[in-house]
Amino acid sequence: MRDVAKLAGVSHQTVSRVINDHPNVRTETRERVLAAMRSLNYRRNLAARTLATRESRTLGIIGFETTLFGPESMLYGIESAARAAGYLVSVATVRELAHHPVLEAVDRLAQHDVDGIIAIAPKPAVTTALTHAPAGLACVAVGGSGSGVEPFPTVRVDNVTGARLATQHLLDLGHATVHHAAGPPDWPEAQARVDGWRETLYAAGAVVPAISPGWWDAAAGYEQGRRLAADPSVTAIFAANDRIALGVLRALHESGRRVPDDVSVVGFDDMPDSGYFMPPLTTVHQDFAEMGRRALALLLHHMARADGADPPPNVLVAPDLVLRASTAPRFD
Amino acid sequence: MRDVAKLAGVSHQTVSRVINDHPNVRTETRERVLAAMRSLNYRRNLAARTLATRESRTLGIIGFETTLFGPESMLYGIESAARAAGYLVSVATVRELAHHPVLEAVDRLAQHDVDGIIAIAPKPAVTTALTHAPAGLACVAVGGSGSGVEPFPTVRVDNVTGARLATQHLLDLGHATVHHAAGPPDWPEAQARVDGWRETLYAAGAVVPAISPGWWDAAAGYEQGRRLAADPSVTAIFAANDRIALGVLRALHESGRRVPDDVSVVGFDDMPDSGYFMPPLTTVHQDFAEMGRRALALLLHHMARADGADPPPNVLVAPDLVLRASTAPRFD
DNA sequence: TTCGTGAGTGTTACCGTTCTCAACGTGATC
DNA sequence: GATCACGTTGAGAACGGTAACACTCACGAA
Repeated sequence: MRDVAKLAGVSHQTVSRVINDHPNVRTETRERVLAAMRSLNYRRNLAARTLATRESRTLGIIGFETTLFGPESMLYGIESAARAAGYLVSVATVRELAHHPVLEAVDRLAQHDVDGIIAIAPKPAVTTALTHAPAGLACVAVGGSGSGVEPFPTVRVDNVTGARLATQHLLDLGHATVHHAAGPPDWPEAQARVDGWRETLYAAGAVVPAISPGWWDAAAGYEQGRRLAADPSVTAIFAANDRIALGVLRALHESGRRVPDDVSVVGFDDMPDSGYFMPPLTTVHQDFAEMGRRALALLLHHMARADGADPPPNVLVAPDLVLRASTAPRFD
Repeated sequence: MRDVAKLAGVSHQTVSRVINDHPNVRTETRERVLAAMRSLNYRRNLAARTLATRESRTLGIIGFETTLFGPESMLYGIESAARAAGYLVSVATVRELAHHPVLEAVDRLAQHDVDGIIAIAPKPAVTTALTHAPAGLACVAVGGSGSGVEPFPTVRVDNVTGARLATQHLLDLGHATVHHAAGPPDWPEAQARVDGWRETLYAAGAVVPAISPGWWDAAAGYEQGRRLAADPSVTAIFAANDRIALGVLRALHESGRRVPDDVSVVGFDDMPDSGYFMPPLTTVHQDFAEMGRRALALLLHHMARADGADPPPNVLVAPDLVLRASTAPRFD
């Protein structure tokens, strides 16, 4: 910077003003400085800037160290939006969604002076850990099923509505009731899907079948599917996500139950290839990239008014049903 | 830091020595400093450290802004290894695998003083762009099918061997020849799989069927599958990846060709749920997380000996065949 | 004429580290 | 007993920016 100043015949401060688009610089001077910067191929040193301003133009993301579809796709939504806003994105992953590992991740990001944090927070442990983040560090939680009283903004998909959509769709097709291949019971999102499903059945006066705990992958779905396939009265299944649905589909196939002729199946997520399952899966679509963008917008807004006393907004993203070929009417 | 020094009754320099594990500090002094640090809850300011040392303890990753399975999983391998080595990971994604966007990403990372870059480089444009990175910035490319003369280390899976494994497996089962549902022709990895496939057929004296250009997803696989299903002589198909295989599977099913009874199918990647396709997919497994770790190790090594005149290592990871239920013997 | 005002610019201090080098024991060596 | 090496410590100057403030000048109002 000193060299640029010398070459342009101005003080380093004027150079600083130019790079920061300060208004009070004569056009002619600005041009001279810009020319000097170009000819010296000058790039501002962000570390020095960070040191002086305590602002790094870097955002932190806390993710879960497992290849779950949702979180992955959100990363890209966040990153591209962050780039547009002039921020770089750093990621810290946690091996386990527990208090301590998350705190550690926050600490690591804080040491690197991130200006704000977006946490993929599917379990409450993450959210509570986040409340212990250093004061003044803006946080946004995305995912999970918040209590509504978080001290920071959240973005979530409306899982209850999504589950309701799926269940009602099956009911409308004439199924007496709908069985559920659930996710892990200690994940609020899985629980919210159970709730939406149960409520809908209850409202329709349908029997509410028992559920058993699962996980998010096809292996778990397969187990659930075997259990359900063993029961000849099962004609409709709502799976907690598409991967589970894949396992269910296979279990049904193995026991000779045709989909959708004998049993209808609905998933959740609308993963890229679920339209090519056998049969193509009817599912509840959620736009993860969009959620990432929303989270980022919220974070930037939160950072801008750090002392904002207004209650933190809780964005609820509406999912919608994608009709494909895994569901069919039932006439009994 | 000044406060810590004052509390411990030493100079700031001694505090610095303590945090950097400098040997020449009396044990008693060190203890006193550590105690002071603890009681003041001191954290070193990394921005200041970066400014002084030109070392940020941050690594950059250049990724492709699309949810392809491979790159995703690598990120986690890289991140957790980086964390263990005391580095934070920043990501810069590119919307398009072309020269200019990649250079822009490099620039963005360089501005933030990353100590090194790992680029997910499935296409040569990324690699060549990388050669224009600022001198002294260590780079590692992972993926693609390098020319072998890159000025920096690379990590790649041995696609040719993988394809050979798949093709030979089908040949060994008694199939007269093997058809290929190819990926995008301008991706070296897809091309290498074509090469391995073709070589194997050639070596076995089998007919080499024509291929048509595709993409990496199930939709493209479905198209390929329809084309292949129309030809009654097709009894074995090697798909360039698992998602393509999924589409192929469905196309075959739709045209009444049973898998594996009528047609055998092999995939590539071993995605998490491919064991639950219908039927469970025999595929070529590659360990993306491990590749990420290897890439990181290479990068750290490369950074340590920045002036290393020794030729950059090109790590080739061996894939292996996972046998499941989508292939069967053929007796003609 | 005098003064205030605001645009344009420069001066100096400061952000929190590490680096360089000098200084101060202390014990071993001659 | 002087010298020397070495372990231990401290003082001051970087590192490359930004913030705060002072200064100059031109212009319009009193």
